Amino acid sequence: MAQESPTFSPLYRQIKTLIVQGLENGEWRPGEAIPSESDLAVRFNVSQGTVRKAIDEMAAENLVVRRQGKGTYVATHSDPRAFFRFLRLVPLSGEVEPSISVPLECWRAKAGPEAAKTLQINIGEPIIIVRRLLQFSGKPVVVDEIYLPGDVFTGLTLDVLKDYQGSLYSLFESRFGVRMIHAEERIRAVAADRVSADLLGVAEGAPLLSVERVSLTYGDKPVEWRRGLYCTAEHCYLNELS
Amino acid sequence: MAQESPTFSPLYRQIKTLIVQGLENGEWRPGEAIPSESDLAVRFNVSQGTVRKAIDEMAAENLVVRRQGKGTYVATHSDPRAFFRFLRLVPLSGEVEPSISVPLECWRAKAGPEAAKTLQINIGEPIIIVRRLLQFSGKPVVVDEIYLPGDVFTGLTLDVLKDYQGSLYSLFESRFGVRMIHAEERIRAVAADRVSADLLGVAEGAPLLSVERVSLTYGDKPVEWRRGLYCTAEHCYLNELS
DNA sequence: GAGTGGTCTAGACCACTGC
DNA sequence: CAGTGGTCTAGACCACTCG
Repeated sequence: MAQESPTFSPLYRQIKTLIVQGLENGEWRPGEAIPSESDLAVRFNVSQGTVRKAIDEMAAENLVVRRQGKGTYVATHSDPRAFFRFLRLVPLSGEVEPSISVPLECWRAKAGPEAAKTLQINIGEPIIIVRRLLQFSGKPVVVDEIYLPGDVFTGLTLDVLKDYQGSLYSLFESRFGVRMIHAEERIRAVAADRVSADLLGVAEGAPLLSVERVSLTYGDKPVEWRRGLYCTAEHCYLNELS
Repeated sequence: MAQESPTFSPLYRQIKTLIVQGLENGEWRPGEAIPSESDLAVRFNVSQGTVRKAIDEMAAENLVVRRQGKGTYVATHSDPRAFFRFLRLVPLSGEVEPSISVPLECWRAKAGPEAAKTLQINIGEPIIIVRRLLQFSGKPVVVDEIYLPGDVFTGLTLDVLKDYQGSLYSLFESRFGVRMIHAEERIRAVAADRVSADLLGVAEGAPLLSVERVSLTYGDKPVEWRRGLYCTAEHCYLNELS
């Protein structure tokens, strides 16, 4: 017999979708607590265990953070613990150190075929391009070129970038309401071009890590495309396989 | 008041430990099914829900694979689905293609300070070093140098490697009972040395990805240290961030 | 239809936090 | 102490696989 319920979705997943919608709609903002499991159970008219399973999945996806005895909180990029979730660069030896972002340029352009395809917008639609440097203990280690859809990031200027203290994603979250929740990186080794070599203080042609990232927000909608060149003379990209 | 139970471990985690021990001891072998949840519940004298939660964690850690309606199976590197779990190399364009391992050398040596530290053995203990090439559609893309603790892999020779069809980890699992369940990779960009350049068919000094991996088995015991040089002219290292 | 994993419930109790 | 997440149980029922 044919499959009876091709679109079967368990109750806890429907509940999860509802709670995620609450996050999307801003019903609960980053850093805030969502209602308790029993409150949500009453609200959605299901058992507490079902709400729990929904939140379990959300916690596994880093959408939300549980704190025993306190509550469940909406994940935020302002949380220092989230800093190294997307930047997997660690020193070859020594302690993990915080990075400083140095914005270089910020200009507007129209999306070319590649940017349009990656950001899932139409060719010719406005985009914003940011170039910035990442420094560890004063030394430049990464140069990033970041492509953003212009309609979402209206008002983003070099001055805004320079004024902000904290990570880029933290700015995107608090200023533009855009939360990166997932990303895919493609890593290659390339030879440093003249400009990047100068910025990173290495010889032209030196090997660099090219890290191309597409960041997604709710519903797997792409909202950032960036290409970083990482100098791995004193740092390395750390990845856990499991 | 001071914390009352610093070593508190929930029941389901104790059950999990017991089941994992069954895997370690070979009570259930890779590819086989473990007993049903209700059987295990009876055996350990807990409720089925508690067994379920234990297995949930094991499934999340890829120790075990659930198949609805059939049972729960011990994960195996022979399963094609596990092939790309540790090799995150995909073509820049086109379909994912299977890789072929070409063993080049296999010799015995004594562990130096670095190998000893990484493999957590004593300096001077026997190790085995393997060099091999990885080819995609006939072209060499990766050259690996692999360090293994000699006492675990006794009997490993170049002929054994050449005779075996399938992945290295599949061989380690079936021939030596060693299961890699976790790994950590450190990625850098380096310039190709003369030998590697020749093997990979690139110019000396061409940028290559250096991927250093430590693989761990049960109890986070390191059992493999390898360094791979990846040519990323037509492939890239793909990584999901979440 | 029997057996397995997957879902859902209701209720009890434990561990942690903060007032 | 009240409120929150975390654990554990027992039982019912659903979805899937296979003989």
